[in-house]
Amino acid sequence: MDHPDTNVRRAVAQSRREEILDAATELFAEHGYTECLTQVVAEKLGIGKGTIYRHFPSKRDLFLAAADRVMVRLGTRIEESVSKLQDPIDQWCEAVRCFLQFFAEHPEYVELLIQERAQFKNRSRPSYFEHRERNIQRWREIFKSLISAGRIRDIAPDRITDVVGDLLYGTIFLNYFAVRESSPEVQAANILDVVLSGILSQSERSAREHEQTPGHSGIERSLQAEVPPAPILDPA
Amino acid sequence: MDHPDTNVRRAVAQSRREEILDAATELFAEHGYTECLTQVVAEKLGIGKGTIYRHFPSKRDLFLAAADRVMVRLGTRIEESVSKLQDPIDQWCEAVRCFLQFFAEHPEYVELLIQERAQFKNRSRPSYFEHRERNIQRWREIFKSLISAGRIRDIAPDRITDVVGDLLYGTIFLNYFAVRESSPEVQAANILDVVLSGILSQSERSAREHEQTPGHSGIERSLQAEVPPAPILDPA
Amino acid sequence: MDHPDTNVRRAVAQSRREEILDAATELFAEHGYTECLTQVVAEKLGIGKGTIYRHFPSKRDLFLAAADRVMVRLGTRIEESVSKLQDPIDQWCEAVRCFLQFFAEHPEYVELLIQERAQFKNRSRPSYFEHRERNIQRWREIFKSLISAGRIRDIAPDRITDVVGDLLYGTIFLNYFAVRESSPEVQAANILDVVLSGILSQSERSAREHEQTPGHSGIERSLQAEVPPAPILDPA
Amino acid sequence: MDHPDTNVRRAVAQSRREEILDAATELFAEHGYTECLTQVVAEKLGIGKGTIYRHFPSKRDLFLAAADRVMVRLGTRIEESVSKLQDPIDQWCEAVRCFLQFFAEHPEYVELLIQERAQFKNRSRPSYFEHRERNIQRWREIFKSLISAGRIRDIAPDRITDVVGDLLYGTIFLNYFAVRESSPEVQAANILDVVLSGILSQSERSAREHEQTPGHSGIERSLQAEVPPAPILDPA
DNA sequence: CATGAATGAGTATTCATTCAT
DNA sequence: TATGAATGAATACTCATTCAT
Repeated sequence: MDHPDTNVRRAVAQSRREEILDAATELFAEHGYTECLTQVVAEKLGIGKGTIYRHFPSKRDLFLAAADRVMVRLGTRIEESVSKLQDPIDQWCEAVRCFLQFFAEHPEYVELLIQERAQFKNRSRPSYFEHRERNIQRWREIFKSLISAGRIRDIAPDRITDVVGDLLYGTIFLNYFAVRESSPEVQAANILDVVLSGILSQSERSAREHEQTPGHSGIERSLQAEVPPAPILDPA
Repeated sequence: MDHPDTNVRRAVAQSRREEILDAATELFAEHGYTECLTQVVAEKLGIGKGTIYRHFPSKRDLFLAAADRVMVRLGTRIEESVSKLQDPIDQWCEAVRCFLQFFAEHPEYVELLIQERAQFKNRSRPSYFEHRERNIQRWREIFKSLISAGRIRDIAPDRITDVVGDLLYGTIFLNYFAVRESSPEVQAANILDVVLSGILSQSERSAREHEQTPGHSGIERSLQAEVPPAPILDPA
Repeated sequence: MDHPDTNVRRAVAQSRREEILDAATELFAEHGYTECLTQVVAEKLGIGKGTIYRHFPSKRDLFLAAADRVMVRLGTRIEESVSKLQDPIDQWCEAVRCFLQFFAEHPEYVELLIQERAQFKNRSRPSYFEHRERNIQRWREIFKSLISAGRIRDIAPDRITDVVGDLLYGTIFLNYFAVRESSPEVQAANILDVVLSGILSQSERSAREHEQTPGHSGIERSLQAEVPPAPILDPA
Repeated sequence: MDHPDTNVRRAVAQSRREEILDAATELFAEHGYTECLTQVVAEKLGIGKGTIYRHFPSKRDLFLAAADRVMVRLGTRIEESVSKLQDPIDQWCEAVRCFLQFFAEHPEYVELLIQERAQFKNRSRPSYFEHRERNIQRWREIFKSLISAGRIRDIAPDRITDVVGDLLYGTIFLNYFAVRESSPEVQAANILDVVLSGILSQSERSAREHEQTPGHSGIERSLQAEVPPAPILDPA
């Protein structure tokens, strides 16, 4: 076993490391990777630049450690909340809520993920995807079972996880950019409502069940005339 | 009218400007904003650095012009396709397809949007949001009419546009990062299927119609035991 | 003899050359050599940059031609005024007045001389000194004769020309830098008064005629106590 | 008081700062402001470019600090010499000698003052004038007292200081440009002789005492014929 | 262990000059 | 002859990283 002093030293180092990551996370998010100077990180902590380099071999490593920590924390957070529930659909809904809640509480984490992508384009495994890979398979299994159980429509499970993953990813980014007023709870409810039930009315859905390609309704659609002309540009 | 020479000169300048933007778009996407040197852009075009500066006052302006051009092109593209259809739901489905198609054909445009956000965090109106603002209101009106017409469920129209916008935004980014195998057509079909019809089975949907909060099914859910335990981390 | 057309062309070229020098003189003086862009000179004249280069092989040559023209004009000006007078002392006094008048009317010429010295340190013959060399010898002869004639004290003539030359040079520069209120006529009168008659009173002058080194009065100087303590720094 | 280390560090920094100014002074004078590269200054000192920027925020500041230092040193030098003398005329003569001596020993300082004027035309207070302002008033008081005491002719004191200031300024510049053979002591003697006693002979001075404008003698001046015709250009 | 002075590779931008039209 | 689009050499300044103390 290690000498007790060694353990103490290790704990102190770990704690210092976390402090550095805290400051770095905030400043990288505030100024962006390039504009965030190591000098400023050191000043915020009241330590010397050299000390940072005793804990992280380079600015790049410091940044990536901060970004990775975000995803680890997200994982822990979701795990804690989800494990309290039994029903898989409930669990999944809770995971969606947690995910949105987490980034709503820490908008700077979103900035960190953007910076990671932009500055380290060629990093083999961006932390977001690293994290995603680790978890997606398990959710696919869940959806597969739910389909077998007849609780979810017969859609390829990976299609579901893709759509939902994309939706959540897009949501936190757009939340961050165009600060939106709705709370994460309301957002989660909206998303779950749409994804669970779809947006079509019962009648429209029935009408469509005899067509092949969604979105190509016949010209005979009765209500068409009452609808205003479509805008010409963005679908969203 | 201007002297003919002036018109010729203007046309030549405009064409040169477009050539520069073409090269810049490609190289900014390939190397990222910071790593893309003006020297390299000039070399790719076989012109001098100074010539670039005759057309754009700074590297920053060159980049932002390239990013803005992406969104203008997207707008034109969607406009052209959508205007051929009559039914509003068809139009909207077509817009979704176009959007995905556009970025699938030009993955480098996605990189440009990321770089814009990361490098120019504080730009008042990132081009993506500039574009979104211009179009979202019209889609909201459409959804409102469709709801009145009973073709879409009674959901607040801005909730629909938010969810769909987030979903599309997330999709193009995740497509870009984690190169996915499915074609934009298939992706569009998946997305439209989920958003139009939801993922719940008919029976689950009926069962839920008596509950308030989606995702909080009762413990008495019969099929629960057949479903495997939920993974602990990511909901997607 | 040349073809008439050639003469016309030559005259036009000469006139264009002068226009360019006019604009260049003003702009070099206003912005300094380095900050004065050839583009701006061309714009002021409403011509293309290339045209300037048809008349002057380089920016350097353009500048030096402008600087040289200043001294040629000064020479002409003094010559005209001086030749109207007969008495050599009158002529010299007139030359002093002319010199000051000239630079008072054209403060930008002073700037040109400064710029010439600063930017072309190693030019073999700065135009001011070129000009000075051409004329100093003649003034020395004059002073020599005036001394022989008993009208000027027996001081080495080149000492006189040095002192007066330095004084005039210093005057126009300090006039330019620290814009002073007195007119060139008054300044000339002051300078001539001091240089012709000295500043000592008759009594002090007599007292000093028995001493060797000017400025080392004996401790026995009677009025000394009434004079305030000397400032510690600048003699001027 | 500060921690000892802080004091030591401060002293080291001050000494390094002076070394940089020494090298910069020499090189700015040798090559001129524009041609003097920061890289070369660093090489001369055997240090990195970055170190220069740790002590001076920009090349401009480095230069201006060097120029200011010149005038501070001049002030100190004159103060030391002048304070040893009692008689005000002696003090003033000593100041003149010191001034000339100072710039004779450091011709590069003259170049620095020229560069300052040429490159930073619009600097609110060029160091030479800053220095002049600080001292001129005290010399004016001295001359005023000397006039009251009857030791100096009744000339407005500021006219004296202007003439002398201009003369000295012109002298150091012309010394620098047209390297002259006479020592600063001899130059000072010449200047003081002229300024204290004037150049006119006793007889000419008497003859002029009945005229108004110096330099406009009548045509009846007897010796005129013996004097050669005046040169046409420069009065100096 | 902690520090911060020293380093120097790296790059956007300018502008005198050229030359095809 | 006149033009002005194109050129590319030239250079101050930054900041991540090192290492002597």
